[in-house]
Amino acid sequence: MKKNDIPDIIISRLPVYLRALRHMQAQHKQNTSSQELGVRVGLSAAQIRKDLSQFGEFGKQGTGYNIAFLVDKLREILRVDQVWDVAVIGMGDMGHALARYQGFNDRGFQVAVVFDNDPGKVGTLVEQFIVRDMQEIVPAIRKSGIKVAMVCVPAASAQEVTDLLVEAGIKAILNYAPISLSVPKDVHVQYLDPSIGLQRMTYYLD
Amino acid sequence: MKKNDIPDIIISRLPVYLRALRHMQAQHKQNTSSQELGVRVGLSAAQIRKDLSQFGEFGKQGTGYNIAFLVDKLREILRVDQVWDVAVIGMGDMGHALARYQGFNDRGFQVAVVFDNDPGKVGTLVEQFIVRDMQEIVPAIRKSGIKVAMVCVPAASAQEVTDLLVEAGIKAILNYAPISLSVPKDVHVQYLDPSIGLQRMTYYLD
DNA sequence: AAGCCTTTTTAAAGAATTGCACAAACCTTT
DNA sequence: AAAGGTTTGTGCAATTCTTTAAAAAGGCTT
Repeated sequence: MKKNDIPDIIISRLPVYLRALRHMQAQHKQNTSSQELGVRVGLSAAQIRKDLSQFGEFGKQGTGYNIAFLVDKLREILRVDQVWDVAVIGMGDMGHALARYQGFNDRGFQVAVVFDNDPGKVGTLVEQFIVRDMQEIVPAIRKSGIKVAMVCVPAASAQEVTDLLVEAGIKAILNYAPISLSVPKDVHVQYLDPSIGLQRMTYYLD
Repeated sequence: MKKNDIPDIIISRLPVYLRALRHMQAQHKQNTSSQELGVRVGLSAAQIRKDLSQFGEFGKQGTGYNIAFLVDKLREILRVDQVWDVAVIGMGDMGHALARYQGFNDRGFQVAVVFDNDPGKVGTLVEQFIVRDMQEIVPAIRKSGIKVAMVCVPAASAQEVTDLLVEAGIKAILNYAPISLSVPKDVHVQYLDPSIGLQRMTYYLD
């Protein structure tokens, strides 16, 4: 039900609100307003109020929002009040960087297992993770119950790897490979191709 | 003029079309249709036709689109028919990965200069780049005329670095730091925080 | 060259999203 | 306890975005 009621575009903004609120929290702020939050994230106050009001009445007239309370609510809505195990596929520079990344701490994720198909890498240690053979992906992920993966393999093998991940029961993929992936409709993909990001800006440069 | 005529959301899809078309090109395909392209990128044929028709009549009825021609047009529209020099700020794992990344080749970008503030890194070689001192950012970038930068520093220093980049004349920032940046309105920012990407998907997982 | 199939282009309709503006509610001050 | 200053939540209007549908155009077959 809720999955259809709330527009995707609203869901996509909530993590940004959450990030800004945690930032305020780190500065020991207690309360904020849609106005202030809007300035921080670059959106209108009205939009933020409307977005939040989809999920309940979290604010108080005259006062605004209690940051700690709103953080809890957003974490709950986004289901990051738990820690999701994540598989990293591909131990090139990018996979390596993600395996070592500390930024998932406190944001609902932790790398649990990493894979590569290079015999020279399989069995070696990256951070605290033993690199596992890509051959084992399907049984290993299936057994672990992991639902979230990050794809950091070359474009040429990304679809192939994705097919294995889908077979293994993965439902959310963060894709660093520069290619559009084809997945069943119950599998979600977010794209982080840096060239796409850059190409979205050059149009506007004089 | 054109900057206001065409909605941002259309511009943001063009790089995805371009990527898919180049993929087809690599497979030696000559022609395609909005239908076929739609399947590849996961959008409706009508939307793709409408998006493309904003810029001219690129297709031929009954036949579809000539891939090489459309690629040229899109590269021209997006202004990636040239190579943009890019500055990378922060030589941690992510900055390192980007400095070595081969995926910018043929997509309109090349890393031209890299910076870090760690005295232990300044002067060392990362790939073919000598790491320059962050102290020199403003004069070095200003002198080079570089307009595009990638920010790979910790969240705590990202705004500070961004302010320097703006002062140096940077107009497009690809931000890997997990924080919303505040910039003048003639400066464009694209965000690539992996946690945000993941948090946009967990909502939908049962 | 007529007929049929395909596919683009585009205008109009429909859907989704955003912005506006105000009542209601809360706090603070006097 | 009243008045004044804030700020939320929300119905409605405005805008933006997407889909539909049909006309036009090209290619292929017979």
